[in-house]
Amino acid sequence: MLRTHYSRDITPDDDGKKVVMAGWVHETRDLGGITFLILRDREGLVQVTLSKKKTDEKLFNLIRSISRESVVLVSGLVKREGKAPNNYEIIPSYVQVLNKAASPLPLDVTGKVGADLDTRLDSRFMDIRRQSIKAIFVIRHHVLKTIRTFLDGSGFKEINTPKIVATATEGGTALFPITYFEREAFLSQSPQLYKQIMMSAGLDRVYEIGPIFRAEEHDTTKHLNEVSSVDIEASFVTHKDVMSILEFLIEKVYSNVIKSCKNELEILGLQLSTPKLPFKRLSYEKAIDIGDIEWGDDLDTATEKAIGEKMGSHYFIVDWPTETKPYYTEPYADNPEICKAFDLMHPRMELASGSQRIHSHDLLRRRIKAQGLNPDGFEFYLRAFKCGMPPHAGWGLGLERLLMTMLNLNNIREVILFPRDRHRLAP
RNA sequence: GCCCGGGUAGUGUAGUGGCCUAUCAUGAGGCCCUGUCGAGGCUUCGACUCGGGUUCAAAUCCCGACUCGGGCGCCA
Repeated sequence: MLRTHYSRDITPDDDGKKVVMAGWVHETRDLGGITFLILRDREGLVQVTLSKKKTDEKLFNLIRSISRESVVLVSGLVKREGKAPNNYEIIPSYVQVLNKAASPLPLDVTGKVGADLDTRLDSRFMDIRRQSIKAIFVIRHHVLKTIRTFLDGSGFKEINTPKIVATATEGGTALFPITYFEREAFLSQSPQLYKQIMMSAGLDRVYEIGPIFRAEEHDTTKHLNEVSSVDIEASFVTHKDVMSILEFLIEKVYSNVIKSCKNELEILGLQLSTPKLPFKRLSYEKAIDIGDIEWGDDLDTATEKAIGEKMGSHYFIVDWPTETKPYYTEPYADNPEICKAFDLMHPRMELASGSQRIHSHDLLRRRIKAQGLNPDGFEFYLRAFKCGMPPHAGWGLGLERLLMTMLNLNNIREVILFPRDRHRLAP
């Protein structure tokens, strides 16, 4: 291990302590007789101070000449100093350049000059060196950690299902075809079928956090062709039960981010508050009244926006027309025109959708046919329904959308390291 | 895919026919400076996306390509 301390580990009370720090040269300020090197590591900045009189000439000249963003190791003593940022600085005895950075740099890391998103994404490694961008991904980590902890605590087992599949799972969206040896295959659009099969397998409660792929040529700030989906499926429960799991999860994610990411939220200039439970339930029928659309149509952007403004915070849209939802969604027995499906909405956009699933093999087969799909392609799935499939329900939540709405970012590309969209396949 | 708006040094910008051998900031090079914290001062370097056209004259106007952004659609 090269370093002994991160910048955050040191306080003025460490005065006199010998430390080894490692990171990037954020800036150097050469005042002639005194030179400051601002060293940046993952946790923040630390000032390394050299006085011309008191420093070995070789070391002094080395530090003055070192290029920005070079990677260095600094060994020295902590000194309590009121004039320094955070009231301490490092007086170096030894500095090693581990790797020199070329110049000019593709981006400014210090925040003095802006850059377009496109430019930033081309040099994402450099973009993420900026503290506000890094903060987003630290928060993303805490969100994922909270989701896992919460679902574990609610009796869920984490699973992994194939991303290379033979057939579409639910129709609707376009799939990316790939070559699988001598056969055609596709990238998975959803773990839906597999997580349902796990209900028949008796795993009772499962979740998966993984990539899903959509081959749609959309070109918007809230769509990507590869996104992370948080999917759950649970047996012996109703759609109402999984809705309440979902809203508790959202609440937990917000409250944990508020608790664990104070510094990151401050960097982003955000004052988060935890959404109030329970979220409002709005029927599809009432929802279309707010907009201007026909029964049976999906909500367009304008309607989504209008309803969002009226609701003001997270809400569910429930009881959708059966024809608008996938074949595995269970219709109400007393009114099969509508089904036990729900969407979780943030005022800005949809975050999740889920439902009570059909668990009767015969009904499921009929629904597949009714939606114009061929049940032969679903045999591996339908078999699980023949030999003891319990009633079950579940949902899928878009991780990036959760993040972008929580952090009030206007482009979904901001919350994913390397976005895949219609035009971008690298880096 | 449709509609609208862009593309000027490494980065972010100003400039909408001649005043452009193109503005400013940041950066990079050189010099000065012992408490900077967006350090400061002096100085140098570095750019009009590409192809065609109009015109005495094009960064500027027109056409096409490529590309970026916004809105919508597709999609969840």
